[in-house]
Amino acid sequence: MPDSARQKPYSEISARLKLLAHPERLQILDTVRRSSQCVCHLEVLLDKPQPYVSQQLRVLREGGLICDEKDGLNTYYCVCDLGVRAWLDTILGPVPAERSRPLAGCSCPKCTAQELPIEWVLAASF
Amino acid sequence: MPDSARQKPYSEISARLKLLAHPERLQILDTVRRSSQCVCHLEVLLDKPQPYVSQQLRVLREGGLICDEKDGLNTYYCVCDLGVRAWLDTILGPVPAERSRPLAGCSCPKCTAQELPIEWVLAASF
DNA sequence: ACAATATATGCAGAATTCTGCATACCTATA
DNA sequence: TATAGGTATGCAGAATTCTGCATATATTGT
Repeated sequence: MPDSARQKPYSEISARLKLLAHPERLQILDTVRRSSQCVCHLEVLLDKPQPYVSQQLRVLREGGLICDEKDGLNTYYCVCDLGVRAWLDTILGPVPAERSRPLAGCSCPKCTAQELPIEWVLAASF
Repeated sequence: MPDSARQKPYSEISARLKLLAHPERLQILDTVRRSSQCVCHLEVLLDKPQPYVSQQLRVLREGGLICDEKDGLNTYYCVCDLGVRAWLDTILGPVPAERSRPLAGCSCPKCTAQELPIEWVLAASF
C-alpha cells in the first residue's frame, strides 16, 4: 500500500483540525488565502492587539498551515500548501473572485501604495 | 444575496470544527459514515467504556453531525447530512468501497447475524 | 549609535474541554 | 413485576487551551 493512500492517524488529523477550530484563526486563514497579508493588516481586521495576532499566526505557522515572507519591516503571511487550500475551500467555500482592497487603518506598503504593486494584483487573482 | 451564498460567521464554523477536532469523535464519524453502527460496536472499536462512547455520541448528535435510530434495545448512529459527508470526504478522504464486517466482541444483531440483513448490505454500499 | 516602526516571544491567570465514574433510564423477555 | 441487556445522563477533578500583557528582537532611517 503506497504511503499516500494510507490514512493518517485520527490524532494527527484532529490536531490539525484543532488549529482551524478557532474563530480568529479561521478569519486569518480566510484572509491570507485570498492574498498574502501583513500582521498590521490582520491586526486592524480582527480588531485585536498585535501580540494576540502574532501569537495566533505563530500557532498556524508552526502547524504548517501558513508560510511567512519578510519584506523589510513587514512580514507577509499566506496559505502555501495546496492541501490546506482544499480544506479551506470545503470549510469556508471557494475563494471569491473579487480583488482584495487596501484597508483603512493599515499602514503597510500594500495598503498605502498609490499604485497597486504588480505582485499584489497577481496574488489577488490567484 | 441569497442566504445560501452568504458565509456563516467564523464562530459558527469553528464551533462545528471543534466537534471534529477530537480523535475519538473523528473515529466514530469515520465508522458511522460507512454504515450505521450501534453503541456497543463503537465501544469495542474504540476500546473505551460505554458511558464515554455515549457521551461523545451525544456531543456529535447535539451538534447535528450524526442521527440516531433506535431498534429495540440498540441505537444505531449514522451520518445523515450531506454537507457533513462532504466535510468528512475532504478531511478523511472518500469512503472506501469495501463492505464493513461483523466485529468480534460486539453483541448487536448486525455483528452476530449469520445472514447479513439486507438493509445493512445496502447501507454498506452507500 | 539612536530612535522609530513592525513583529515576536514568554508567561500567568482565566476559561474551557476532557474523561472517568456512579447511576438513571428504557425496552424486551420470563 | 422482576430481571437483564443496552444506552443515556450528571457531575467533578484533571488537563488543556485561551488571551491579555510586559517585554524582547529585528530592521530601517537619521
